[in-house]
Amino acid sequence: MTTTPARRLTRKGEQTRARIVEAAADLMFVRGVAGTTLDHVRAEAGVSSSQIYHYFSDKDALVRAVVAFQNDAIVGQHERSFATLDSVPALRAWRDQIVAHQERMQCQGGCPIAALGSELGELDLDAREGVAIGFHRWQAAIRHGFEAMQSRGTLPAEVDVETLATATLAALQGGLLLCQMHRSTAPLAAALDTMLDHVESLAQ
Amino acid sequence: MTTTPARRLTRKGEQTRARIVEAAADLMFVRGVAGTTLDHVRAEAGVSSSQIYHYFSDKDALVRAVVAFQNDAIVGQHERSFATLDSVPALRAWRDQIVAHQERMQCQGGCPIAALGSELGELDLDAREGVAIGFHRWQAAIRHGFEAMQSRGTLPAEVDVETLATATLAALQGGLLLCQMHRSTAPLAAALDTMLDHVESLAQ
DNA sequence: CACTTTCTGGAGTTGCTGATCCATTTTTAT
DNA sequence: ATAAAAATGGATCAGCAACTCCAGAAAGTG
Repeated sequence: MTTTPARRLTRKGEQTRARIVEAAADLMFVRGVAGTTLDHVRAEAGVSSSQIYHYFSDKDALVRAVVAFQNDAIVGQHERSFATLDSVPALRAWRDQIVAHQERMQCQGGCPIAALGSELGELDLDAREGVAIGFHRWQAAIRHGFEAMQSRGTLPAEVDVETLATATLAALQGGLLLCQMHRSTAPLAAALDTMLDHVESLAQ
Repeated sequence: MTTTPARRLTRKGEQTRARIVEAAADLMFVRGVAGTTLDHVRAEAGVSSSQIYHYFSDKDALVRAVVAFQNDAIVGQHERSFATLDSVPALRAWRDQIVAHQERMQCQGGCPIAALGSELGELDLDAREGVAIGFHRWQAAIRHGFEAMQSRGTLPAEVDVETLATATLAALQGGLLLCQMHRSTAPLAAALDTMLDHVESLAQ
């Protein structure tokens, strides 16, 4: 993932740049990357066309910024959640929160990071690596939760928390995809419940 | 999912139509739907531009045909696999087959159906419904395998095979996504292994 | 206050892509 | 055989979207 060339930004410039990234993130979540034109972004962010090119060399650079933005937004949130997640009931509450959120969203859009990764996976190397970084952070956050359970003695020390965390993230992502396609939270709930049942069975 | 208007096709016409759909499916798997132009399809299928519009009213109609094609190709294959899958070792073999296939593909592309669904989910209602149909067939195929295990007494009758099959498909899809993003089969193996461990723990 | 750098507005331009049209050939049906 | 329907070739069009350019305003810097 190539970083944006260091560029001196004034406070106003930072705000404008942030406004562009947020607008692009929102639009790309709903309409996809290819379905979002820079003119849409221009209108949504309330900027002029040249401003976008002042802050980003091209559309790909903007997409990279959007990936980083969503990583911080989504994964950051889960990192905060898992900082205190160290018991099975807490995991069940985490599951409820996710299902409730999808319910509110009417099962639309799925996971913003997965959507970006899936659309750009084979087209934009930088974007794919950015998404991989996000997923890695996400998996680590979940793993920390399981490690906390091991520290408290809730989970046996011999459990492979690395594998378990990866499987949990996979269940979440697969569940979100089925949720989006079927416009129902049932498959998401099934995926997470089954995974947490498994964790609970290990926790005896 | 709206069906293609019944149209009288000669044998030659059917072949040409099939050639177009296959070429489009291949290209869209690699470059995505938006990244695949009808001119790419034209060249790959070795047809003239008017032929595409002779068989499909527009690009969306072609995409719908591609979704149906991938449903038959991918899900059809898994349906055949699960027709004889009625034990935990058989499930492990199924897992090995999937992991080996991704290894051969160098973890590129992920699941073709999921890729279509993810890109078109919020943009093309018909495409989303087509993908949902494919996932439903897929889940049913897996469920039939679990039901066969129940018939043989391998799996207790009180196990909710509906939920278990959905969770298994979710684990597969989530695993494939992580596999594609990380360019490694490890997360796919972790997701499937954990799910099959769970099935085995129920199978005692 | 000078002077540089950053930021902004908006009118182009260029290339591509989905879609159309029509003439011609091939196949089917009576 | 002959008319009708289907299939094909290829030129062309129209719109759109990424990107460019330049002039001028605002903001920092010494």
